[in-house]
Amino acid sequence: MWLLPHAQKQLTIQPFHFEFPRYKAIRRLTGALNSVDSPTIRFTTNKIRQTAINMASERYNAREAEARWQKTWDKAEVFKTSNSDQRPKYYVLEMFPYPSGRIHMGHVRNYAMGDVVARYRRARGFNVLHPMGWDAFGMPAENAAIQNNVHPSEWTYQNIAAMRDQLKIMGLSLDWSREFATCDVAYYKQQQKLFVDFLEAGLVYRKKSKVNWDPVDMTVLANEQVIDGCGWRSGAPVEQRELTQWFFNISEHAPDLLEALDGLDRWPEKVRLMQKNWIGRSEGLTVRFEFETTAPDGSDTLEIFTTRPDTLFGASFMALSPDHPLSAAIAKTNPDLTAFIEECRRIGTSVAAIETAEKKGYDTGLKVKHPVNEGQTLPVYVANFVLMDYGTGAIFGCPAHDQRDLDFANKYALPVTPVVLPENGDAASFKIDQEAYTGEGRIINSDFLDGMSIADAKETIAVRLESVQIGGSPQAERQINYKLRDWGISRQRYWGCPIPVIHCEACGTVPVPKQELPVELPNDINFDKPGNPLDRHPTWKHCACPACGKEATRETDTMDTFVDSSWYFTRFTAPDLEDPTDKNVADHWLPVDQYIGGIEHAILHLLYSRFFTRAMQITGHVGMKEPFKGLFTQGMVTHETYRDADGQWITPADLRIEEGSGIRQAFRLDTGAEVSIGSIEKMSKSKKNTVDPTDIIDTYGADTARFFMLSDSPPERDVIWTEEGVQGAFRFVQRVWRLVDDAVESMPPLDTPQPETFSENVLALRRTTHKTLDAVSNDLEKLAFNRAVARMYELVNSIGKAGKPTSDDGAWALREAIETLVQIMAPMMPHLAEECWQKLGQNSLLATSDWPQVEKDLLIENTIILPVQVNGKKRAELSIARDATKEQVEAAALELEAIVRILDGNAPRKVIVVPQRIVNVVA
RNA sequence: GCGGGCGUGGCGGAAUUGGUAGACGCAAGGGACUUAAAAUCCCUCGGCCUAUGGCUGUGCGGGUUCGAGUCCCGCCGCCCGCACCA
Repeated sequence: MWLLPHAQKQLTIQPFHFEFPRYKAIRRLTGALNSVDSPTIRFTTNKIRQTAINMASERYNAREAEARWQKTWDKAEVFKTSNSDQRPKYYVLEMFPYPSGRIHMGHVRNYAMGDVVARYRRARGFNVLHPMGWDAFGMPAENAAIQNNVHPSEWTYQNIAAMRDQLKIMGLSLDWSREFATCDVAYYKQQQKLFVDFLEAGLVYRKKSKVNWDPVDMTVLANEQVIDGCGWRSGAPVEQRELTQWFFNISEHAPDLLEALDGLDRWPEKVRLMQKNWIGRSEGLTVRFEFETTAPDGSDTLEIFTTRPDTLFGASFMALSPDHPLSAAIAKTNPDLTAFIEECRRIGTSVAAIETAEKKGYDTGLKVKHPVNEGQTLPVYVANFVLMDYGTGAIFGCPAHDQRDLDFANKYALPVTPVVLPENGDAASFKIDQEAYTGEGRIINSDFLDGMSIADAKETIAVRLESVQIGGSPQAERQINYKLRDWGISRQRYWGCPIPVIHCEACGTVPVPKQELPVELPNDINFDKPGNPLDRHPTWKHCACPACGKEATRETDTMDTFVDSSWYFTRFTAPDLEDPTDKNVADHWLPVDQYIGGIEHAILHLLYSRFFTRAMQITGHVGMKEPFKGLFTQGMVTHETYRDADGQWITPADLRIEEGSGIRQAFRLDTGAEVSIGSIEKMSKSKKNTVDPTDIIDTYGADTARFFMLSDSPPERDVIWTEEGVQGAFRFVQRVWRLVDDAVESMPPLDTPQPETFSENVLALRRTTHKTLDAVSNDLEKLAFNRAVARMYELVNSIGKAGKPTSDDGAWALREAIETLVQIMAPMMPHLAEECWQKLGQNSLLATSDWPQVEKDLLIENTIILPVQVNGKKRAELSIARDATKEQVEAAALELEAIVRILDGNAPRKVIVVPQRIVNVVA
């Protein structure tokens, strides 16, 4: 039986409380006494020894050692990074945390990985920048303010203090001197300067747009905060409102943001693909259809966008978005249409609504002429499935080859004419009923397009329509459309960066002059009413117009918090500067060489940052457009879930697990009642399957927690947090400690020169050492932490198997092996490594030491073992000189007893020798 | 619906990218030490068989190859992202 950490702490003595030397003395004594042949003495010594072991004092005292080394590093300022350093630079960054109150295991995993990279690169001779900060603006602080009557600022800074302490006990090699929070006035002041620059450069603009409006909380909600059409907090039905909002013109950069993805070759393919889909490029044609009679809004043509102009002959109707200007114009004099449009808006565009909503339309009575099919007219509908913000907000419907159009046509009894015939299809009998055909084929029923492929038909119809003039311009134009829309950054909230703009009746929108920045958030606010406290503050928004001096009002919206996180990595390069950046310094450090974070930011944060860096380049703040050269997305931390008989979630700390003969059962600690063990899920507060990092570090130490997070699971995949796994890591920590402790006695002094020769078995240990070093180096380069961990286990096993040295060269090789082990484990378990390093007699700090050198000669064996196959099945092994010729290998293989037996006197048909790999005998 | 990924022991996962499948860890079983427990150390651990050997085995079915977990074709299953995008 084992107990989960919380319970364990209550029931057992902490292993770290006892001093090592005391135990060592006892062990020496009992060792001597044990040799005496007397049952009484043996019994007594056993008692003494047990007591000593029970004191657990043999163990490495992580708690004491970790605090000590953290202090040492701190004092020596070994992680403080200078901007003027001759060594090559390396910028490693983990996505900065939101200060919610406590760190969670996801943070531990993220920062453990980043720290390994930082420490490894440092040892490899790079000048490493590894900073930390806080993504500190946002709604939770306001919610806390409302619920607990605490100022958002106070709540946030308290959380930051608590979380900083938690991070510090992890022993991360961070340059804390560069720390800042995005809610620091000094930071958002610079962000406001950037905003003003962007405004002048035309990168920001203001327009009316539809937003989700919560009428109870009186605020805009993000799409994610609208649940089943209601506000997530208030529960009130969300309204669609037209509000004037600030936008970044990210969509103008869509082509570049898309193309540049190809150059991000150190990004996960998956993330690049997600961004590609999000940007959503499609090539097509805008086509203008002539109305039979002029439309109510005075227009003579209706412009649509299509990617399938090849199906034009299959058109049977036109459809407008309910938000199309023409829809509104017709609705003015048409109450039925007004009602229909209202209904469409009510249903909204939530996921649930889209899945269940029927395709519906309203026939406006208008008709357009078919552009190429002489004499055909098409009815114009307003349809609920047409989006205003894509293409032109109007489409032509081709029911045979588009499922939505088919559903619509079936409902309103519109004609369905197939114009693409599948290969091997029969034109006479090909009918479309309930399922549209969207595949490849030959064009039919399409006059001059008949018989063409889809691609040829697209080109032909485009050329034809481009040559037709309507009202002085071509009827059709080729166009590239993007799904990416401009980034609306206005938030009707207090806890965000104020948008530095003043509204003046005479002068319009005037940016706050840079010398008057920052526009600071007022402190005297209250949350007793819903809505934006900035808006109802008695004095804050009233000011003089910077242009004319007359009375004016401040913008009371604040910026989306994604703006804050779109350039923090740049600010780290010069965190105290009185300008947003020092361009030279920023250009020195950027792009970030290795960025590490969760996949959940694959689109928003990473796309916004890419845009923002471009904007900063345009306004002269940085010299590049891509901020992150290498990106790594780590997996989540998961844990078993537990529920009691009532279905209540139970947290792991409140129960104990019993295990035996393959049966695992969980019981509540308080009542003893059995609890059912459920599926493995992402650690979350709602399922209570979280484990507190501080508990783990208290019990096992930071090195154990870090090491476990990096073991077993590949870093990009989810890792399952298990108590057994942590204990495995803890055992390894202790094992290394014992190994070093035992070995020190049989080691030569520090600067003993390397022996001239080594005996064969000593050489074997040296080979293992250098092979491990080589492999771990490669694994760390590729962030394959789990593989590196396995290699370290192997080396420890090998050193253990080698046993105590019996010769000088053996002793020397032992020191080499152990020093190497300590050095390669240092990035993962820095405290233990320093402790061992010191124990080995080293005076330097391992944190500032160089990575050991691989002796390439030792990677090559003189004698190798080749597997020998017969017909692809391994039958024997052949030990042979590495540089043996193919002929020699073949001859030796055929002489092997096992091979001779199998061949049974017959000559092999063929022998394949792959040098230094394998031998395959074809019988 | 569209796009992408993944299927290897009881479990997490290795496998030099076509060359000894199961490294390393976890769990389990056995043993040593101990009055006992804990800790530690040693052994076993894909399956089957007539067991110092042999057969079989990487989701299923085929193919290419001297040789396939890896490549190709066709299925099955799971996971993720996007989604009324014309």
